[in-house]
Amino acid sequence: MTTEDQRPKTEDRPPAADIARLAAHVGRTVSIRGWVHHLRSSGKVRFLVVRDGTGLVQGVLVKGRLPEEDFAAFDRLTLESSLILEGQVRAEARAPGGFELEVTRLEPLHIPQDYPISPKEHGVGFLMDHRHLWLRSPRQQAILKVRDEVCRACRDYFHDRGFVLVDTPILTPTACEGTTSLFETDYLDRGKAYLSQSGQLYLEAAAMALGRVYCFGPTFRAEKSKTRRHLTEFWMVEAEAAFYTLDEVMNLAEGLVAFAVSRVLAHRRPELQILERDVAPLEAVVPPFPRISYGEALTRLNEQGKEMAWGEDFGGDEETLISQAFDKPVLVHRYPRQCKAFYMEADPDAPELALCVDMLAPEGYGEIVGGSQRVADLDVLLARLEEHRLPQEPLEWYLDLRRYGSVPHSGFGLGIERLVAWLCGLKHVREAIPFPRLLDRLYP
RNA sequence: UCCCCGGUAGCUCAGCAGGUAGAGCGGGUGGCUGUUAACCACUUGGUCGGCGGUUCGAGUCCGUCCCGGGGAGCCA
Repeated sequence: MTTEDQRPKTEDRPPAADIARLAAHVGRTVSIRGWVHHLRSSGKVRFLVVRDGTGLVQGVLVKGRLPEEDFAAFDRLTLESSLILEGQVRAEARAPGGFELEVTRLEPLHIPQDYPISPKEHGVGFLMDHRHLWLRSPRQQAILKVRDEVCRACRDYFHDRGFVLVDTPILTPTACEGTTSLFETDYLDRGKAYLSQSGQLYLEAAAMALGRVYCFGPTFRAEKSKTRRHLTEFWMVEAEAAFYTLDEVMNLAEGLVAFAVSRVLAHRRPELQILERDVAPLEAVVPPFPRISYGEALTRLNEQGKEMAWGEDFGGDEETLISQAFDKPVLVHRYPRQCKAFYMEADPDAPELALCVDMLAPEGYGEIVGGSQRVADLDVLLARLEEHRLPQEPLEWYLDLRRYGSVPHSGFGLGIERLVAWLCGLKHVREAIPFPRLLDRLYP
């Protein structure tokens, strides 16, 4: 049993309060636990802005209204000092946020020297080197909260529609397709393993068990892509549904994106404001989204003076041009099979086309969704493997799905960072993930 | 892999035609009883990315390498 005076300081404190919920504590004395975001002094009146992850609040120290020792401690504080404040909450029009804390006690926990990030300007390289600290800035916090909302919206959307979450492996025995470069690693004494570039093939297997399934996890691409739209490690939510056709999967993807946008608008307005994101374009994102075929898209491009031959895939510039004609994401469907993956079903009305779809985000954010109806017939799939010069043996399990009760089925993948970057109005996807992995960046 | 731009103080940058390095911010000291990126005064601060070359003399010109940024290609 501890007696009154032996109890640690933290136990005789007033109740801890989240800064975001100070409105409920006006007139009461609370503890605020956080980090120094800003310091100002005007002699006998001193101000400090404290961050606790839920918000910012200004504390006011007036000489004589708190212990002299605590008042003096202010002078030792530096940016990002951790501390516990006690004080009375009051509404104050002059304070950012509308509330402030009349500080009656100040206990520094740790006082750093030379915190590298100042409120002034920094270059991208410097900030990326200090990503672990950069996350503390209001902007980065806002992005992380929007990302959280997007991820939860995805899970809710699928859960509400009877989709079962199925986790697909990250270590895989082979390349799903021979064309892309994969991260390779030693797998104990069994040779090489590769980091997954997609959960799709495994998800197809799960769809044959559970009907409607989705996965949500990291994917890895070792391509030497150096653009604002590429990461070597990024997160993808992928869905797969037995008996779904291309049209049904387009509806599903459209619904998902619309739902994620609406959830962010409903719950993350303050964060969008911090990011200075114009919400008007987002409010326009309600179904139905425009749908055009690859052929129509090509015609539009040629009309705009962009010479492109039939059969070529669109690059970043083409995607931007196509999407600029619409104020919502646009679904471009039925690309030539020659520029798409081996597992995509051919259009029965035009066998040179694939039953596939890309969703291009507005404002030049590029492809956010890629999906297709999958080849259901074993012989067709075997022929495709041959065309694409892919080995059959490592994919026998995948072929089994066509040997035992094969059904038409479709699915798509959505890139989380591209969606978050678009919603937040970011120039580069690297800010849409807490610790980006890029072509030339693995630290921190 | 290719193209373009850059590397100068802890950070963001300036530095003219080659003549021996500056500002703002930050840090430090002092002042200020309502500040909002506070303000005022003083002060601290540098292997000019590395190596080599041209030159009486190189942050500046040339070569080369390294690093960063932007873009292209690539990217089911």
